[in-house]
Amino acid sequence: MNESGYPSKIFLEIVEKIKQLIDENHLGPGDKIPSERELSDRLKVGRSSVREALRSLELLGLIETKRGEGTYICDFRNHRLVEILGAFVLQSHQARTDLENTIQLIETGAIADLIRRGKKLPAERWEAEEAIDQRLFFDWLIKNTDNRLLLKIWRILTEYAPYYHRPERRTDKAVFLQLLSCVNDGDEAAAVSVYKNKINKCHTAVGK
Amino acid sequence: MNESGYPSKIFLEIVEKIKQLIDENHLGPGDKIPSERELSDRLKVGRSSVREALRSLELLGLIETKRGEGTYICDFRNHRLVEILGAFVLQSHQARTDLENTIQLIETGAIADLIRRGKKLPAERWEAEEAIDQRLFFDWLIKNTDNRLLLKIWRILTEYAPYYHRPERRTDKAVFLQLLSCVNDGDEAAAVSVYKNKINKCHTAVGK
DNA sequence: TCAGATTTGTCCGTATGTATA
DNA sequence: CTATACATACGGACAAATCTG
Repeated sequence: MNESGYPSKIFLEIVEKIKQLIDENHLGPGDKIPSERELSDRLKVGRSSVREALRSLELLGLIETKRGEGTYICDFRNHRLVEILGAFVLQSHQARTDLENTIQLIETGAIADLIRRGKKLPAERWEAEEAIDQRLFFDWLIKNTDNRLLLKIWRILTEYAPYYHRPERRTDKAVFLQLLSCVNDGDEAAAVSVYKNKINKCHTAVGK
Repeated sequence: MNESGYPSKIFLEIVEKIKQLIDENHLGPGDKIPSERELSDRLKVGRSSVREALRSLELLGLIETKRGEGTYICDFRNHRLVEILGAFVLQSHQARTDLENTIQLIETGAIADLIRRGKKLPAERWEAEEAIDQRLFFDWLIKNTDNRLLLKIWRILTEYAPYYHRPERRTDKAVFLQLLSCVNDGDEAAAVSVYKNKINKCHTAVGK
């Protein structure tokens, strides 16, 4: 059933065709793609096969289907690969220490990245707060790196980290403000030190 | 159609159910999952909906279906993901820079982690080599952190990075040995400097 | 070798909910 | 309100591949 290309499955070919269609017509987020029946007719395949292809892309967050309306292209940056993969890869047997170390690595990496790029972080938002939730804080901090992929990965990892699921687990406002101050001063060593010694002190022993 | 949970779409619920099924029965790569008709009966949904769910997972490379045999759980080394997301997501320039920055962050993070834990990296393996492949080198380096999750994430990410897919892209043995020497001396600043300036020089401008 | 059962692959028909003109 | 277009979901039918006895 396959002369040269790999995809001997109809629905994979349809995925390819849809990709081509998006390419050739320069379609972007929000644009509508042909209806299931039209694709079915144009490509000479059954509607079920078209649906299988569309569903696959929908699960990935690449398209969005609305009943009674049609199928639309999503912003590809909102793809759900990390979430899906996380759900299947991370599920159970994941070593806690690996998880915590990785989260820690991302957080320190994000801090370093912000500093090296000279990005300033306004502290106003947190000064008003009485108690600061660590997860909210780092979500905001990593969001400031403008790296959505990194943010996605961090979010899915912290989903699975029990450490981050205790309610109100950290409230010491001063430490966070100190961290921000180091970042804004461009002092990477100090920032990492504050992070290691004050914020995630309990984790530093884990590595060994 | 939706009492409490979000997924008001049947095929998404089926994806969830399949995930649960894998979890609860401790199924792993190579194991078989129930046939489409059995799932259809057990979950009280149409076979078409089951197929939509299975296809979505198949596109992701999480399962594999063989005509006349059945459906099996895959190992995640099957890279169908690369082609799919590579084609869609990486069309965006922002997505590419996010990817490169994230890989870079993990690599520098791994280096820092090794140094902080005082881990020594034997250079013998690489001294014998004439040309060093960067991907193999960092695979080995990250493996030395003993963080398998981090390694897994890094591997998936580099699968997507075109940067890592040029054959024999980097051959300067001296630079890698210099990096190892810094790591073994425990000089984090020097190690990061070597990494940034010598190995991934072309990427440092990307952040801004 | 052969026959029958099982399973996926593909398509079709039908009914229904929803949005739009 | 009606008609049309679209997605949602179900189930039937047959083909093709595989396995079993």
